[in-house]
Amino acid sequence: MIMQTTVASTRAQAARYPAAEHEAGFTDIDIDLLRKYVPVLRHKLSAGQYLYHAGQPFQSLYLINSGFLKTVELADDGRDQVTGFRMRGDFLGAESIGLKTYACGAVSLESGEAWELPYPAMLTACREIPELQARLTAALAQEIRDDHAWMLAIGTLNAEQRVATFLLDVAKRYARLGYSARHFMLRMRRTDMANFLALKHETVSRVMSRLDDLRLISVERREVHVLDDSGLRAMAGMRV
Amino acid sequence: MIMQTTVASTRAQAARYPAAEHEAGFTDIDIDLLRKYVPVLRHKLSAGQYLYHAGQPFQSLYLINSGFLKTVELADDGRDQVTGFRMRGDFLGAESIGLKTYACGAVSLESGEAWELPYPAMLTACREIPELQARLTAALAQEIRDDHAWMLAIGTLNAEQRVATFLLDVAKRYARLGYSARHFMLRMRRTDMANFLALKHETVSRVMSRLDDLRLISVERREVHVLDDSGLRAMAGMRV
DNA sequence: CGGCGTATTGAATCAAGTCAATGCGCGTGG
DNA sequence: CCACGCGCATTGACTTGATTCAATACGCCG
Repeated sequence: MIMQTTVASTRAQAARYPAAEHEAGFTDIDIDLLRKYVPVLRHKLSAGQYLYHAGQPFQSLYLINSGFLKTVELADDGRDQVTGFRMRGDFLGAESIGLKTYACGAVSLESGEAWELPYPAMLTACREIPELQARLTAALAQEIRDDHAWMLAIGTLNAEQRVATFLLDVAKRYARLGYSARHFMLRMRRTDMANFLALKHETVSRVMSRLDDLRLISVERREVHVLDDSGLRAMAGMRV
Repeated sequence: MIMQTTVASTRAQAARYPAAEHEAGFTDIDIDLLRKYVPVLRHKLSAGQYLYHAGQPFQSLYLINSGFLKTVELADDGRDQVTGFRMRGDFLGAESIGLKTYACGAVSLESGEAWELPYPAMLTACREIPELQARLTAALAQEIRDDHAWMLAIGTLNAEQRVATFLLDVAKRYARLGYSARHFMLRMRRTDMANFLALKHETVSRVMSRLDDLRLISVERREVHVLDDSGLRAMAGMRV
């Protein structure tokens, strides 16, 4: 099955996929070195489970070892916004650094495993491992850039272009982890995609069907085949 | 005149407005201490001038001493997105940490002054001033949270609510600098507001007129009086 | 096998966009 | 000093892409 990972193969996989130079994550940090300073706590996650809730005391960052999560911003009147999706090698919780409580929630969309990195210990480790501090800062900056890229997409693209852009982004991220960029399983519901893209789920559904009609992709519920990559890029408004 | 500052009064003003605890900026860092490690270069800015362009080599962070700027994300096909507005005490360029070139552009919307902080020197300073590293990290995290808050607004609010939310945010930020939250001058064109809020300038204009009709504010081009703060909050969809 | 959560599709509606005209202010130069 | 011109803002009329409401279908899990 696509994207499936096992706990046993975990270390090997993490080593196999160094992050790209310009988008350095945590995966290219020596985990064994990190362990000397930070007690790494493993957490099994199941679908629908919260890794942390908005409002809960901020204590740790989390490194996703396997699985797939969404981060959700919550307004006091109940409005909510999916602010991103995270997969293996991504880390979570950094947006809440400097606060007493988490600013958003992180929900697992399938079973997986997250490694908890207590923040006070991380601070100590950052002093001992200069590279770690740089990685953490760079990862925060990258998150800002990702957010800005989506603000650009949502502010300037129509529904079809947003969905096309989203699919290409998902494909790219899967490819980075060594999976196929041409055939993958979406891990989230239409509602989650729609919320993230500032659309309604019916619109996403319709657009997906239309991309299918145009033979740019083939869709069967959550299973996606990219049939015409450059066509999809053209629709997304990208320069080839 | 509202918001006007002079170079001479600069230091005193910066000292007068410590950032709120949960949104620590750079203003509460001892600038004189920082100067021991970082050569702070002053830059005068005039309206329309770029502090830095997207694509230009990344070398420095900037601390806004006076004036008002917008940050603009630029797509390769010409689409652009205003990702935020910055004023005194805010800093700029941090989103490009880890890159060879700036990821976005920063444009001054009025005359002002920015202090350039060369990044390599900042890294050194961070090692010598533990507090500085924490501030920088916290400020990056804060920027992520701000972006998420706007993603929430744009994803869940209609045009009227977005504009109301924007005006309240501007008012709050002016108030934090010691200016009136009830009477202020918008520094940006309708087009910039609209772009930031993922609307068209005609829509923003219409909404402003409507808020005026409803006696929530009075608008005269860029001059805004908040007449009914709680009414405006209600319109923004906030809990009182 | 049944039922619930999720996805698809259609038809009607509407909020915001588009196109276009007019108005206002400010800065420049006669 | 005033007239002119240009950039910005406002407003109206019309269009449209996305939403809303509603019905139906699919598929997984218990």
